[in-house]
Amino acid sequence: MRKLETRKEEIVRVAAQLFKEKGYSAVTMRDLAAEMGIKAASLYNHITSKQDILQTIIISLAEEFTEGMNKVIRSEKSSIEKLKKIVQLHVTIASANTNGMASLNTDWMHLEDQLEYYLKLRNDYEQNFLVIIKEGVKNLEIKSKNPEVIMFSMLSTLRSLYLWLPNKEDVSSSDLALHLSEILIEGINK
Amino acid sequence: MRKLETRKEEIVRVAAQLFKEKGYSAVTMRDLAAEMGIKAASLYNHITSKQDILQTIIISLAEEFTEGMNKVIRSEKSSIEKLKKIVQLHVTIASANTNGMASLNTDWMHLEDQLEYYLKLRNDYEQNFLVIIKEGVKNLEIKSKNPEVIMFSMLSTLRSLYLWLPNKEDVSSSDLALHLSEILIEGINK
DNA sequence: TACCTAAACTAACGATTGTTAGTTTTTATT
DNA sequence: AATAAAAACTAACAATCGTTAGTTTAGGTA
Repeated sequence: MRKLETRKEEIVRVAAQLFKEKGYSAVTMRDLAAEMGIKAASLYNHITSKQDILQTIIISLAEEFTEGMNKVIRSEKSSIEKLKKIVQLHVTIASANTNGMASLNTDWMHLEDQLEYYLKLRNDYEQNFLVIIKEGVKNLEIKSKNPEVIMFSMLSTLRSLYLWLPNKEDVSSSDLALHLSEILIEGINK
Repeated sequence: MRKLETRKEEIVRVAAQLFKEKGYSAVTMRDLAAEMGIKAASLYNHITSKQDILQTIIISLAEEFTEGMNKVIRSEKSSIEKLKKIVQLHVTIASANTNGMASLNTDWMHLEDQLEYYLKLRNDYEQNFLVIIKEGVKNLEIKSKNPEVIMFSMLSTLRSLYLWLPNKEDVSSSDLALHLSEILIEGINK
């Protein structure tokens, strides 16, 4: 009999939901405790600080993206295929954790000890993304537009998925990833 | 001799910058006062509350977008041309107010009295956007993908502009708008 | 039954929050 | 120089913040 979710994991999960609704700074430990049905002081039997919760949410997600990107980079595929894999990566992670994605995107600046580490992961991710696009331009797979504008556009859409997925529970993840890839890569005009 | 900027406008401008860096909830009136070189209590000679500042930032921007969208809707242009006008609208507003755009995008939920009004403006904006895309599909101008996915993708990119523009001061607004339109409408693959 | 531990509780702490009241200083106008 | 208005100041308020200390309760194990 494995325990499905530890008490700490439960706290982190509920906290991520509240952080999504109001942001890290606006959520108090008393808010979180009330949502858990306990008193604020009781939270500290499971977590060491409010900051600890934020770190747990953000760093695990950031590392998940880093790991996914590394697999894509190592794969022997065309640049366009790599971009499709990245779309799939974002859809998969965002689908499984819409609440945590909100913290990753909007509350990262409230990280304390781990801020520098997070920024390095994010920067490396963007650099890898950019390299894939530049390779695609060199290979004549991708139009020779400004690669940074292309990355910005794609990444903006992918990073916003968490806002939109909760409204689209009827669409399957793989369908959405395919559809999104088409729009991002082939455009919308006939 | 016209006064270029009232003291209240100056406070709102500085507040928008701080809100962008740390978010509305994490910025204290003492932070803001220090940045202005005065004491917190002195702020209240010019503004009525912290909430007042947030409202001033967000509502004026939301109304600017609404006004721009209404002009686009009333214009007699093809659907693709209307979409290009919307791209231009976002680039123009975001360029002129990158800090305020952060509040509009991430701190709107901290609006109190004006929350409902903001949500109506935003919802109307998205509905108008959607209508333009659906008309384009009917006119055979736009590929018959899911219009909501198209809107989500375009709007995500446009709403993220404020994060990216400060790094690209060398690119002219009109060039960027053209470039972005091409990528969003024609895609990236050869 | 006796015991241990996990997890809750009450009470409180020092710090910080947005804001108000009342006062003084600065600035501009006559 | 006198005056009025604008804008700063000091001091403090009640409320709320994250967190700690010490205690009680509930559940499982010896």
